[in-house]
Amino acid sequence: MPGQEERAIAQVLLRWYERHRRDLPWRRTRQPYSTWIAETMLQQTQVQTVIPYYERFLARFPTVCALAQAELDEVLALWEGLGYYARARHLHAAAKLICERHGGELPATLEELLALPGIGEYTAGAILSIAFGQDVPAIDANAARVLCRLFDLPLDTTTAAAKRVLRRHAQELLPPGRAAEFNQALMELGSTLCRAKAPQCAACPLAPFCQAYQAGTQALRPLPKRRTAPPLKRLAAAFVERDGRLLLVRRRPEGLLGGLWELPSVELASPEEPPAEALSHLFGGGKAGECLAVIQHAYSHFRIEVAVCRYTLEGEPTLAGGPWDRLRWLSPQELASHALTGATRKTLQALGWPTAGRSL
DNA sequence: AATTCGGGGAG
DNA sequence: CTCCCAGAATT
Repeated sequence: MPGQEERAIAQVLLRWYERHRRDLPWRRTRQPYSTWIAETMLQQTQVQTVIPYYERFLARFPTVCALAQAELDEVLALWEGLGYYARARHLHAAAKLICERHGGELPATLEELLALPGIGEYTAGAILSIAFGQDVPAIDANAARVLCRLFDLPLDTTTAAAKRVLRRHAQELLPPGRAAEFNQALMELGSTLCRAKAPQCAACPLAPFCQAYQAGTQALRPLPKRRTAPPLKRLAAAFVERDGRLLLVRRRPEGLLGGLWELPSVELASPEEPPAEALSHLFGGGKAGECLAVIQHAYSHFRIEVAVCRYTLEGEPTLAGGPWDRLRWLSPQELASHALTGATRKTLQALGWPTAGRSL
């Protein structure tokens, strides 16, 4: 049951929707069949594209059983140009099932709808709320974006975890008995004002409630969808202590992390190469001790996993061709005044080396 | 969890 | 050119 704040948000949103809702063909009826067709056509497809297809389709197939009795070729012909042709095949197959098993009427439960080909979480929610008046959320990409901004949620809305969070928030906001209008209002707001780029917050009725707008983060919500997993680099780093000081090297000013200080490290030739062996190549001498920690760190385009090993050296080390231009032995106090890489800062913290620098 | 499936429109 | 759009099925 919504609290006071939630009720206020829903009320403002519904009032805005009454005044600004676009007059779309599928909004002139709430019959389950036409709702189903419209929602299916609208999957990943913009409103203006769908309108003529929707009208032709409903004129030719006015009922579930009319669709069920048609040849697939004719259904596909009416779909030509809309894309995602599996939608048409699924629609046709589901119509046959509905005509045979449900007497030509769409089922009114989530479980039965999800069992039909081409109907997933969103479409089932849309049919249940719009055609059957049930208090169920229907969250498409537009509604998800609105919710992310309203509650300032740093989520990638395509993940399963994000979908759970968003459904909980939507259910919380949903005014009982008015899910049809509420769900469409959320989507309408997302497609007109709360757009992905350049949201028009000045004109938005929810701006007074919008946590992202208050924080100025609306352009950062939702988070961009993650592409293929960034590659993982495995590194070995040397933890070389001498007289209470730690050996640090400075990365050359040009290039990645230029000018920052870090533990001497080297990329493993293969995941199987022992870190100690890689480090001996780095220094050309000395002796590796135990592994003190394994640190994970992520950059924008790759991740690293660093095996940090104790290491002992005779005399002064040399920088054998690494990407560095300086070398220093630093006390904990001196460390605090040097700019360290994130992975190095993380390593020192994990090992309990006292530094006054920022922790990550 | 990541890919695939189409095509159109905006910037 | 890239990103985005009333997602679902498959691997």
